[in-house]
Amino acid sequence: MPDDAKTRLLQAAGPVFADKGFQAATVREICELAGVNVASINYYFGDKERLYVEAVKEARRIKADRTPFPDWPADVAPETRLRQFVETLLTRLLSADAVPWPTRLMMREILDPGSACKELAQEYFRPEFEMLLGILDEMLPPDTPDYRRRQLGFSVVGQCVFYRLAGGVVSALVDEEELSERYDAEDLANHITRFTLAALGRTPPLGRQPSPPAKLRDIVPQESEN
Amino acid sequence: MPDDAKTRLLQAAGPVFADKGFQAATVREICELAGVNVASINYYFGDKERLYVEAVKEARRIKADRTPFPDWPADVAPETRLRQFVETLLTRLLSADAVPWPTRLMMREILDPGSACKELAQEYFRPEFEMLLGILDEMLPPDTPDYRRRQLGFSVVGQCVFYRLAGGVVSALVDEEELSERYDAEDLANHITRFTLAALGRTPPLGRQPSPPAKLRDIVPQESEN
DNA sequence: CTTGCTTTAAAACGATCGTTTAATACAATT
DNA sequence: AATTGTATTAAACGATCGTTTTAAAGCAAG
Repeated sequence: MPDDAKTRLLQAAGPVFADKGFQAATVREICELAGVNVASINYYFGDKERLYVEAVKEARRIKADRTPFPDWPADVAPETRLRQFVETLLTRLLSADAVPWPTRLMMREILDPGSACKELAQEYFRPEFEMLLGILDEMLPPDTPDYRRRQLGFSVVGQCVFYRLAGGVVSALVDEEELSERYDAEDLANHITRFTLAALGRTPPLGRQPSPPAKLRDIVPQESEN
Repeated sequence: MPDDAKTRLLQAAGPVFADKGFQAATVREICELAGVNVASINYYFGDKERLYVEAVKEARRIKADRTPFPDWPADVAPETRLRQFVETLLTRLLSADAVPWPTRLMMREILDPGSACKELAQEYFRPEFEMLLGILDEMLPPDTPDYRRRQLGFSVVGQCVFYRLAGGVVSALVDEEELSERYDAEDLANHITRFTLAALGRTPPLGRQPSPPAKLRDIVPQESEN
């Protein structure tokens, strides 16, 4: 027999908590899904909340194992690394339909920080956020203040997590065929990377260059090449 | 002058639902806060869920009244309008500590679409999203496909809502003084607007200029790469 | 004052929650 | 074989949930 009752319980708890949240999830549903008695939760974990904490920790572990960030060789261009970082993050976030529950559970914990899981979420996100800042650093002027680097990192992350956190709104604002055609991880990674690189000046800007009726700007053509 | 029991109930329900969510909020707490009997909810609204729907609707109404988007005169530059749009959105989102509950309640509904409130949220957000797209349109090339305009709009909105949806993570990743100093609505609006305008080419790019252009990589074969 | 209707009040209902209890089955140790 | 400790079970416990019941209080109109 591969799994004992305790691990079966832990495996069953993750999806249920991810689906319904801590309050709405019931111990009876989890136990039934795990095929164990209702008393087992209290026997193995003490109470429902401790099981929840363990489930969040396991979600973190699973997500870190699956879709790990590549450790690039030192000579990879920052543009490429940014692109891969964004796509990895988006793949994690948008895989909710296929392999959902660890991501969903962690998202719940982010939005509604409960118990002692807030610091846990921090310790999980900080190293990856620092990795992103390291990538951006190579493209920023050396005198960029730290708070501005972080705000820039949040701009990148914010564009990504938006599609998960507010996915309901997105799918309500775009029709279904465009949604299935243009909003997978790869396309969104293309867009976000291009948007970010354009803001950093590593790529031609996305807007129209000439602003003919602009009277507030000088007409002197100081922009000349691209 | 003294509100009747029904409106007192509605006013009390909003903050409680916003704080605890639908499941965790109890009718007894709401009734005690409103100073009415527990049976009043069922008398006036039928059941708890119908009261919740009404609370969400009222939150939407309050939020639309407060902090409305300005209707600009026709000759205002799109840069200015974008800046004001972003700051208005951020002010709504980040006022959670001061005037919190309608925003918080709607955020809950976005993240965890319950009942028939999804379409309601859509009808609330669509016109304002279209307003944003109208602003961006003036700065985009005329041949920009529609799906790309929307993705760009989501990039702007995503940067903004991130600070509310993932505010717990943000406050865990930056120390307290930087948080209170650099993360108010005005500073964030500055950053996001600058970031977006730079991506569109309306503003000098944020990155370091002197560096081998990315295009060279495609032309000249670089040294060993995987 | 009575009538008819709306509103408020207290109490209890049935359901379900998380948790505990007490008894049993099993395996290893003495 | 007896004992010890762990694992598992069915059942019940107490608390709390949303909801319903029942009845009384308020109140305008006849």
